[in-house]
Amino acid sequence: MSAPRTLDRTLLALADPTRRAILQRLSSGEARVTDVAQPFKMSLNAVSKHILVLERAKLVHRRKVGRDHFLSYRAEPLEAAAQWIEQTRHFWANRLDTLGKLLRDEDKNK
Amino acid sequence: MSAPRTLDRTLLALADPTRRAILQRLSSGEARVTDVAQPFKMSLNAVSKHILVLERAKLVHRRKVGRDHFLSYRAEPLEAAAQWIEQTRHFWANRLDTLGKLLRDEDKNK
DNA sequence: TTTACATTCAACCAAACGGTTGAATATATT
DNA sequence: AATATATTCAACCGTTTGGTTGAATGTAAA
Repeated sequence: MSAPRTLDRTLLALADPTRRAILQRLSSGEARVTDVAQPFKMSLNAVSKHILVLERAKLVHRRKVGRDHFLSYRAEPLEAAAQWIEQTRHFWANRLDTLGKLLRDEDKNK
Repeated sequence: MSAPRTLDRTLLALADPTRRAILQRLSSGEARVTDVAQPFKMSLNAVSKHILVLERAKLVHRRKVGRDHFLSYRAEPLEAAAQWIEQTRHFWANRLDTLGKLLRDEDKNK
C-alpha cells in the first residue's frame, strides 16, 4: 500500500519541537512564511527549511498569492501516523496479553 | 512535565523502517542482538547502532546475561506518542469544526 | 589455555540536519 | 524607474545519521 517512506517522513517531520510549534501556529488559520517565522529566535531561512520538511511530509500546504506564500495545515499524514501507532499499540497489547496468559498457564501446570 | 526531548527521541526512533522492523521482531519475545540482526542485509554493527537509538528512546530494554544481551520491547514511549498524536488530532478536529461553523454562519448572514 | 562466539568500541565515510549569511528572484509600492 | 518586501537559492559549517571495516572486550566451550 503506502510506501513506508511516507510514514518515515511524517514521523521525522514531527520529531522536532520547532516544527510541531509551526503546526500549532497554523491552527489559527493560514499564515505567511514571515508570520510563521516571527515568534522564533532563529533566522527566517531556518524556519523556511523547517517548512520544507513539513511540506515534504504533506503536513503543510502552500498557496502562493503574489509574493506571499500562505501555509495551511493538512490533517491526512497525522491521521495515517495515528493509525499506524494505534495498530501497533493494539498489536502489542494482544501480544502481551497472550504472553501473560501463557505464563499463567505455565504456572498452573507446575 | 515530560521534556519534549522524550517525544523527539521516540518519534525519531520510529521514523525508520529498520527500527520499526526491529520492534516488530521483538513481539515474539526477547531476542539477542545477533538474532535481531540476522534477517537484515546490513552488518551486525549497523543493527547494533539502530538498537542504541531505540534504547535511547526507551523503546527497547536490554538485559545482559553473560555474553548475551537480551532485548525486549517497552510500551510506554509508544503510549506517550499515541497520546500526543491523539491530543493533536482532537485539537485539529475541533479547530476545523469551528472554522467550518464560522464559514457556514458567514454564509447565512449573506 | 586456546578457540569460538556475542557484543561493543573506534575510526572512517557519505549524506542529511539544523543553523548561519549573502545573493537572487519575484512581486508590490512609491 | 527606483525601492521595499517576501521568499527562496546557494554556499558554508558543525553535528548527527546510517552505514562500513577492523580491533578490542568479555564470556563460553574444547
